[in-house]
Amino acid sequence: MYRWSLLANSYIYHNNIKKYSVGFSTDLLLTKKYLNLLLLQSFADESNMSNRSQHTIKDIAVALGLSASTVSRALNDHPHISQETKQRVREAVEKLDYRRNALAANLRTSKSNIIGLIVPRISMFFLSSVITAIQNKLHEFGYNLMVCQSNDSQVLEKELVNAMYASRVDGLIVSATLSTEDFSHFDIFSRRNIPLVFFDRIPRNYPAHKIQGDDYQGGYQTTLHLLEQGCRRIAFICGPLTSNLYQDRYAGYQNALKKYAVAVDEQIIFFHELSKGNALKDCDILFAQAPYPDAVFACNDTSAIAVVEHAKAKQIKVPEVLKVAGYSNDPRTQIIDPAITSVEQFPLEVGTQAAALVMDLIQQKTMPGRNFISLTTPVDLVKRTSSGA
Amino acid sequence: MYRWSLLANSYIYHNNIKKYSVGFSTDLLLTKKYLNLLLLQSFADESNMSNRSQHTIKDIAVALGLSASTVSRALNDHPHISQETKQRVREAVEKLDYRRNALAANLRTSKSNIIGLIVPRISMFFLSSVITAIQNKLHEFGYNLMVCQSNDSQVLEKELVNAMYASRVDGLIVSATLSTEDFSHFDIFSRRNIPLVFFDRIPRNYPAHKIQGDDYQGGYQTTLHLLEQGCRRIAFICGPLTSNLYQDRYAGYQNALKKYAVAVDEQIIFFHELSKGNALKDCDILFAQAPYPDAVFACNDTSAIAVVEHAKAKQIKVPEVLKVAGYSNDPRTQIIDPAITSVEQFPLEVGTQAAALVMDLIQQKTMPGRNFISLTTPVDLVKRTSSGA
DNA sequence: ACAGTAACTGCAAACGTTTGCAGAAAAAAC
DNA sequence: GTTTTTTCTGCAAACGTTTGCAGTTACTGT
Repeated sequence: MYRWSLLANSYIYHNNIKKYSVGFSTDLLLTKKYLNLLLLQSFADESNMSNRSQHTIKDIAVALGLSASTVSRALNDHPHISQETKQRVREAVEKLDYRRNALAANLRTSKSNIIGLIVPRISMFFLSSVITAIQNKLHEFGYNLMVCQSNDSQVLEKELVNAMYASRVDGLIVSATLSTEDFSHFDIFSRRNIPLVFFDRIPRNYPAHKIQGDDYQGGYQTTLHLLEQGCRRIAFICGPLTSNLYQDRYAGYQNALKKYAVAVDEQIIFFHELSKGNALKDCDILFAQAPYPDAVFACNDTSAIAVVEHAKAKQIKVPEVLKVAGYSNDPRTQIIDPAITSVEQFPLEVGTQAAALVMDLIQQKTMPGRNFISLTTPVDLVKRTSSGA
Repeated sequence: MYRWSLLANSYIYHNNIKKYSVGFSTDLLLTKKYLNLLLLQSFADESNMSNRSQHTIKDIAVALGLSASTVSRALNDHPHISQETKQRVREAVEKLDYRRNALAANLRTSKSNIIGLIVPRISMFFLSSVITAIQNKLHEFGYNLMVCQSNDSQVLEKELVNAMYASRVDGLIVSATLSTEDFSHFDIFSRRNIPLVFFDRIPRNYPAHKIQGDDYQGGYQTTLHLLEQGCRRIAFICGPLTSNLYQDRYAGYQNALKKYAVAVDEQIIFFHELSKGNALKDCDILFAQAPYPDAVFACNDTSAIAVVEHAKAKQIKVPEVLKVAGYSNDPRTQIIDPAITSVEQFPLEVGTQAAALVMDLIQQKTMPGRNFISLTTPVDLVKRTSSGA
């Protein structure tokens, strides 16, 4: 094998000399073709048997008597390369099982064809649906997605942002930690003008592109619905007000009450991380003594489900005595009995929009100066049995 | 700024000459320090104001009067570098806001610190839990995860494998498409000796490391449980037998029946993609005419849920008249009424194991010749109301 | 004063692509 | 037959790291 390589090199060198000074005679060409065939064969043999060396563009060039640049261009379908050459390169690639080294290409072009995505948890229904949509959309553009979860930890989030930058992702999509208030670790992306898009949990005062559900409407419509159903004492289980999500939903809740001239009663409003355990504690408080609430509006479905289960355990009839509403339209809300009224957020649309926006930004379609896009996606209240619908 | 750069270069050049021939005088050192300070300042200014150029290791070297190699070593905490130098480098990095270019480093070292993961769907509960576990484990080792979903399409899967290889991931974890029977697109990883681990949906006859739940036991125990509950006509809703999952569960089902000397009745066994729609169709067939089944064992929870809903709609009492069991212990099974008996697969353990295995393989801890590891993780039947427990 | 060792640091060559520029051959225009 | 244009290909320099090797100082012991 090694002999063949050597021969190849010297032959090709000879070739070039000839080429530049005298030109090919027909039988020289024939000889060349024959030799290349042999070469290809032996190269391929090697590639099948050993796993040591991966072939590079240069190997193809040598085997074909071309230069690396020509092979590169052929692979990228550059117009200046003849069809015949392209065909020969394709065949050699096939035979040698050549695989492009994206690392090298990315270094040279300083773009990675990868979009980064950071979410608090991958296993929440809303988020995993968004991810699906993002990935499918990106795939249309030939981009790959690198997903990381911050586990709702600020320090991990920061770490991940840096890792993403180190990998020179071409764009970053983020749903922030609930507690993130300092967004300066994203500065590197803004400064370098790398597309940065927040969705769902977005920063209030940080300049960036943002896509958010219409949480105000979600909170408003749901509360209004409960009011229309006759409820006047609507408990509210809310996430921490550090997050835009809960600020907006809370504002919606308040304004709906105001419309019906119902006073906001802080006694039946809870702010904390939204978990099953916390929701059950809230229920204990709410149903410890009269006056009992006639409805509970929880800001996620896990909490709403907990409320329904508490009610079942305590023989409180839903929806007759207590009406319940959740948020996000998790599949579980349709399965539980009674089915729970919830707010659909259209995760697939959100994901598609986020991905499309990043692609736009990369292709500079969208770039009106330093303006940042702020998109609000609609939500839809899905009325079910739990609210008496 | 440019002036300063030039000055820096020439000064440092001068420096070196001096250094190698005569050595430093004290005030030369002082001058040097002063200059470097100025340099650092101006470099930093530039980095704050403009976003054009990202600083490289070389910039730090120049600013500090060092060579790129020293800076590189300092950053990697190489033992030959003095503490003082490391400290100076750290400060300069801070000041210039230098960010490592992983692309370049990866090219040089030909490892990416990225593990690839290909799954059919990210939004299935089992899979998203596995992903979470994998990512957390990998993070302990300083590795990142690149997640892609094949949407259960073979061609997409193949495409993704190639993309992963192009990015030179250091390892690949895969849950294959339901229909994948030809696994040759994974050859590239085997040949190049890059850790390749299958989990959940694994290839039967393809040599690779495999982690699978104990699907035989899952099928066997569940069927046995239903038999013990008195059922003798147990319908079986199964996925396509191209997949190891369903082969094994089916075998378990059959053997349990055999133990109770119950004949396998093909009339009440269904093989097809497991979706809500298909399960409902099966129900229509099953309950079209007597003899009716006294139990349905569905190979995933979506189908089991569909069965329960069908029964509710048709006023068939579960579990009194019809017992139901599912597979995967999806959160929905605990919420629906009646709660559905299902098989817990311990996704977090599976994910952790998969990640740990890949890390082991990378660090060559595990490599007894050409032996492949085949791990079977235990499952656990969770008995709930739907089966009369 | 000198050899020997230890502690640092620098040189330069990689890693595998892409790409501006220039050059050769072939075709076209004069 | 010469010039111009077109079509194709090669040269060589990047991209930003890492690393074997060699070289320089400083320190140690004699």
